[in-house]
Amino acid sequence: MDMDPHDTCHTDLSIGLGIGPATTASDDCRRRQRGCCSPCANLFPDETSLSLSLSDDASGGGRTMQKAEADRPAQLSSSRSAGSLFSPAAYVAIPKKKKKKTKEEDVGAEMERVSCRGSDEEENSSGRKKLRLTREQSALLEDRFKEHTTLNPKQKQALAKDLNLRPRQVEVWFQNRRARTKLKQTEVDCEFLKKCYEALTNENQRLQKELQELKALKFAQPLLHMQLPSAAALTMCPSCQRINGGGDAKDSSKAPKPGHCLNPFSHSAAC
DNA sequence: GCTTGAGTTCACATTACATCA
DNA sequence: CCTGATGTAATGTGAACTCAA
Repeated sequence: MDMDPHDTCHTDLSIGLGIGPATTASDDCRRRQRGCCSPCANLFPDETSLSLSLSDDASGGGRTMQKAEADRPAQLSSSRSAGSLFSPAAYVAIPKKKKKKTKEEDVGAEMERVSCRGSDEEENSSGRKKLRLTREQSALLEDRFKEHTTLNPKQKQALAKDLNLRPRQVEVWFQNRRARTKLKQTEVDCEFLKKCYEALTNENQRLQKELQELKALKFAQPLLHMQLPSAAALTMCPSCQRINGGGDAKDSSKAPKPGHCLNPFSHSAAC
C-alpha cells in the first residue's frame, strides 16, 4: 500500500525567528552567492543585530525534512517511473532567452509555439508563451495546495490530468505557490520583528532617559538621595511606566520580581 | 559495505510574459 | 497607444536524496 508522504503534513511555514547575533546565516544566503533578497534586508539599520532567519525546516531544510521522511523511498521509486516520462528534459528543450524578444520575433516564434493548455500537444510545447490558468484550474490547485503543499508523483499526474495540464506545470505551480506562501509569511514575520524592534528601541530610549534623570537627581541632591531608595533599587514597569519597589523596602510583596521589567510586553502584578 | 553516476525533487533566484492602471 | 508596476508561469542552478551498477 502506498503511503502518502504528505500525510506527515510538513508545514512549510515553520519559520524560526531570531533576535540576536546574525551568525546563523540562512541556508538561502549561504547557498546563494548571487544575492539574498530577503524582504527584511536593511530593516534594522543601526548596529542592533536582529536577524530574521528562516530555519532550515522552512527553507532549504524543508527539503531535508521531507527527504528524511521514511516513506519517501517508495514515493521516489514511483517518481522515477512517472517522472521519466515527464521530466523537464523530456519536453523542455528551450534555450533560455536572455532578452525579451521583439514583437516581430514573437510573432514568428508564436507560429512554432504550441499551447501549453492542450495536453495532446504538449510534446511540441516550445517557447515561453505564458499560460494563464483558468479560474477553475487555479481553484482546484489552491484546494489541493491547502490539503498538501507538495505533491507526490501520483497526485501530480492525477491533478495534471484533472486540470488538463502537464505534470510539470502542476509541479511548477506548486513550487511557485510554496515560494509565494513563504514570502508572505516572511513579510508577516518581518513586520512583527519590526514592531518588536521599535518597541525595544523606544524602551531603551526611555530607560536611558530615566537613567540620566536619576543620575542627575542623585548628584544634585545628595542629602535627599540618602533618604531615597537607591536608583538601582528602582525599577519601572515599561508598560505602565510606574516606578516599582524602592519606596517601601519593607513591603517586599509589592516589589517586582527580578526580571519583571525586562519584558516590555508584560505588566507587573503590581500594575 | 562503499563508491559513483544517473535520475528526481526541492528551494531559490531570476526571467519573461500578461495584465492593468 | 505607451509605460511602469505587478502578478505569476517558466526556467536555471545547486543541493539533497535514492537507487542501481
